[in-house]
Amino acid sequence: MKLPGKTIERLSQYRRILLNCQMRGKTHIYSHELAHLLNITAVQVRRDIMLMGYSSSQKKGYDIKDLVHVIGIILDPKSSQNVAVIGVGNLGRAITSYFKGKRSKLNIVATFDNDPAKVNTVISGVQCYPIQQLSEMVKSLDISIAILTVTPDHAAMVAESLVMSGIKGILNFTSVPLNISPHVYLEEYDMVTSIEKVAYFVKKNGSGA
Amino acid sequence: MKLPGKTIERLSQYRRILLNCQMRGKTHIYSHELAHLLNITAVQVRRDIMLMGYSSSQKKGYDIKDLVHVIGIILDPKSSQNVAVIGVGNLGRAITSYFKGKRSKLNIVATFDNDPAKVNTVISGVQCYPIQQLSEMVKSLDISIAILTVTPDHAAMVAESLVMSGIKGILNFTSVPLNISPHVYLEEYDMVTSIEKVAYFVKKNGSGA
DNA sequence: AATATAGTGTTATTTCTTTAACAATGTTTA
DNA sequence: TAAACATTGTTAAAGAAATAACACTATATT
Repeated sequence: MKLPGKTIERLSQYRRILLNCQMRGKTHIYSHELAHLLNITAVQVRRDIMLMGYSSSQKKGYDIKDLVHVIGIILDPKSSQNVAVIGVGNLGRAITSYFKGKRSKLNIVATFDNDPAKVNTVISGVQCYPIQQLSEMVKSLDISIAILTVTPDHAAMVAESLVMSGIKGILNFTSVPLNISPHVYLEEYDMVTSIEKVAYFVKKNGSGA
Repeated sequence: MKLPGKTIERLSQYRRILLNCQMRGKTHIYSHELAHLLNITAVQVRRDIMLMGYSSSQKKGYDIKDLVHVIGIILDPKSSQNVAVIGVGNLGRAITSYFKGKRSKLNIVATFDNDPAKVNTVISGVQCYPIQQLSEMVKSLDISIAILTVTPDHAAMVAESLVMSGIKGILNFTSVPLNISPHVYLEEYDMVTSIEKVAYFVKKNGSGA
């Protein structure tokens, strides 16, 4: 089964919303309710659910427990996957502390930094290793995903080292576009770009200026 | 002129790359060079440049100085726009310190938090105000863009308060999808979703499992 | 029980984005 | 100078994503 990237993104968000509803005692949800919570259309919700191959069998909305389960089958790896955060600046810390414990099948098992003052510290229960041990630890801890939050000048080098070590996917938060083997899945996100995009569209509507 | 959102995102990235090249003494650049640096195709670069309405007049590549200038005309507001970061956690600090001074026309002029210990501290030269003064300061400092990095439980309330205060755009980093007036431009980004997406596509290629 | 209602599942259409194709043009080389 | 080449600008086609249209069905209503 091969789902579109955009659908995958939404599945992740559906699940968060659904877990939240579940915690508040809700057991069923209509497509339009879920849509409203995410600012999207009910059709899109139903279509995504269809693409997963799930059917509700009820006219009283989707069973939340079922949906969460099915999304899990799609999104979650069969066995746990280990994740590392490279670069323990503010962003690295934010991600580590925010993500830690959120997903049972995705574990942040290590952070890395080149600052001796940070090495061997523990953030949200995750230990920081010296960047020199990156390759070694990726292999020994069986880390398959890396989140890159180092400074721009180190980005390319660290990425290369990650690829060499056999990493499977990289989420790159540095401002440096990476040029790596197509066998490694790469997702890039740039905050400055997002801010500039907002500024652009604000300007367009712009009562201002 | 109305450019596609994806083109806007790339313009922001072109500019960063171009400034970088410029700093290293380069004066001209071919479409395929720029493309390579961003892992995209040369056609896309040329098409984006065409959409901006710019022509190179030369066969020795684009004049970098010109390109940077033209991108600035598209992306930058005519007069400076003021930006606020709401929520001074690790993420808020990361964004503030990272962005401060990067763009002359986009200034982070204030941060806000509800923790008294953080109020009145200064991060990268930006002062932190109590969240209670949000509305007041948005107006008095003429803040048009807000970057939301508060905890999930405060997100909706703060967003509403921002909209009330006349904010023009919000970049939402909380995990809570916002449901606000369509007159306010809203851009959302969720790190957990990105990580799950990487995990999904890693799994697909997966030699592992 | 027949009818109306409200929700789902699916196909078709439209819209947006990327990629391909190619004409036009300046540059280099023989 | 003429031929080959490389690069740009633009139009056309393909692909991906969102939206609309609508058939179907369980539930509620009279």
